[in-house]
Amino acid sequence: MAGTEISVPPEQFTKSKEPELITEKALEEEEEGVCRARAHPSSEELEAESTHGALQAKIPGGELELLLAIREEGEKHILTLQTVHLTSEDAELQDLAPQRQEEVQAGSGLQSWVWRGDGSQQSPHPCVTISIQEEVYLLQEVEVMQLHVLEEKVTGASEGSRCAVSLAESCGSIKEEEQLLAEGGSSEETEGQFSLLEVRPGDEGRVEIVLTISPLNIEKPALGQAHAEEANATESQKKTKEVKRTFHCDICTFTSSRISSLNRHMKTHTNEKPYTCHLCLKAFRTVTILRNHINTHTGTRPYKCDDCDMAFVTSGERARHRRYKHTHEKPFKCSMCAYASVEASKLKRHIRSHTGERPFQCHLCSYAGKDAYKVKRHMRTHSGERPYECHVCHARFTQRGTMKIHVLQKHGENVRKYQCPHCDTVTARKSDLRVHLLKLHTYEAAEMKCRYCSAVFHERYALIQHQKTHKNEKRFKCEHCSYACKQKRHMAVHIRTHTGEKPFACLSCNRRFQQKQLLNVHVKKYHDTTFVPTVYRCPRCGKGYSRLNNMQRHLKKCGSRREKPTTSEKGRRTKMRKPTIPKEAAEEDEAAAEEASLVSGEQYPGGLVPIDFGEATAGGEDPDEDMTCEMILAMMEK
DNA sequence: ACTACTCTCGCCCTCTGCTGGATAATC
DNA sequence: AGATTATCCAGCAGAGGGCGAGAGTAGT
Repeated sequence: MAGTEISVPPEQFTKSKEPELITEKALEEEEEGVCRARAHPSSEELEAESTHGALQAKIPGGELELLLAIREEGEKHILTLQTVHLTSEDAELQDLAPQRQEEVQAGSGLQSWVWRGDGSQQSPHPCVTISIQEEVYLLQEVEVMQLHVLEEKVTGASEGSRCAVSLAESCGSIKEEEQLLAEGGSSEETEGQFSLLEVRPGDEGRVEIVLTISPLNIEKPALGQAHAEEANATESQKKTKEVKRTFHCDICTFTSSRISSLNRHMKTHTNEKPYTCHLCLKAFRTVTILRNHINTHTGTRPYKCDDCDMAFVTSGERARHRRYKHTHEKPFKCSMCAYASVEASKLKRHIRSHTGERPFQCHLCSYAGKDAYKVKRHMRTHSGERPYECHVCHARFTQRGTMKIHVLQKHGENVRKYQCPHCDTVTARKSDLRVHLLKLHTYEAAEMKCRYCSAVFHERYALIQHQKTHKNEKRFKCEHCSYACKQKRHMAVHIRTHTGEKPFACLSCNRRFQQKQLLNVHVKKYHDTTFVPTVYRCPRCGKGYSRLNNMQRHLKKCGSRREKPTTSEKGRRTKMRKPTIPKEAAEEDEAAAEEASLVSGEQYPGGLVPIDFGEATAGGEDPDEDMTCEMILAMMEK
């Protein structure tokens, strides 16, 4: 049969994920000197005790059950593992050999074990998993994360995964020890890793194994000294030793079946780096690393990609490159979304976007990033660093991407634009188009009224477009005549021609005018001593007139044919208007009307003078809508 | 001990989207 | 002239791709 694994769902190992809890509990009890026997509890009791430092796990849908409790006897911590119990309903067991099934059903499912941990706080991560692999049941200390992996492998456990292989290998020694257990013997690991005291039948056909966790006052070997497990005392233990040795690092959790591996590993704790690069004097632990390093100096990249020009120092780099660029094989798949990645680290990073975990904290503010680079990039906001410079205008930027967009949009050609699908608006950035759509093309539940009419809209863009249609129409119509204009103030002036109202009075002589412009002209002529009136002179005889039309009439009588105006004069004429005054104004005050033609004291070619709009032009209004011009033209039309 | 291999961490990159200040256009 | 609004633009962060290189593993 193919290897079958059943792993305990990690959520059922809550206690095992809190190793401090168990250990502290044990310590606490030790301090109290109270021995709480948990060696032979009933299932119910154990279940209840699981909240007090014992550990219990069940396989959903089946009867696989693991109970683990810790108690103290003197200086010893007793770890009790109480059997695994499986029923035939468990689908995962369908492939088991009949004999094994019987055994399982008989409740003797706990076939082997490995427990490691000294019971002190220096072993902070004891947790237990159980699997079925080639008819061997295994309890092994694993990391919480591994538990999760193991659980995932339940569904596809038939394939020999890496994890499964390692477990199976571990089972070799376990089987041997299992035999010892069956004989009722005991083995004891030195250095306080673990000890086996006894195996005895439990209730209801279960097997109970009692392990002793050694005293806390374990004497640690000196730093850097390899620590190999060795059985001692009993022959059975020696027998176990002959089967397989495990070499443990005393500084970390590293274990290996080979002393050479452990010795090599120990160098990682000593910073011993005997291999030095002759080019940069950098030191390395192994000659292989040094050789790869030297290749980076020499540019030696022996592993060339078959599909492109890339070459790499190691075959692993090439293989990874091919996954990224050519095969697109992504073995690491997210269980929560469709994301898959080439590398496990990428999946790990991706998972943080689901969990919200931010392990990388900025030491200057509350920001925390999901990876180290985010924090590094973020630090520029504190330092003010702007490493990226525009090669054209030398503007500096905090991120390369920002600089690239700047160069593209400020100095680039054929820059891509983003066209709004609903109007003519074009934006340089997609994000700005989004803002545009949000502000102008989003449906608003509240009605938006036109300021000029009763029309209502639910989209801001439609409202604006509609209001523009009001812009050029002469919305203000005179009640007394056909006059119409665009601006309300123009209409107010016009209305005076019907009412006869003259609101502008001369302070010097009390004469009154309908328009301020007329008052200004009056003041200049009669009350301003510095005022020099415009004189229209006949180009033939030089005779001067205060009014243009009078001079033109004279010109005809003068007998001379009038010269054609020059091109430059034509141009000027298009820009200048005759200083015509409204007919109504001329009628009300002939003198003022004549004076209006003499606004400026300067002489202009062709007898033209610029219009003095006075205050009428103030305010920056559109010249086409200027009050005086429009009024004058309208009045002349009349 | 050597070697090939995998795993893992870290770095840098691009692309993307959001935000808010500056500026221009409009009223 | 001032208020309002639309657009421009840089700053900033999220997410993910790709690679360099050291550490660890296992076969010979």
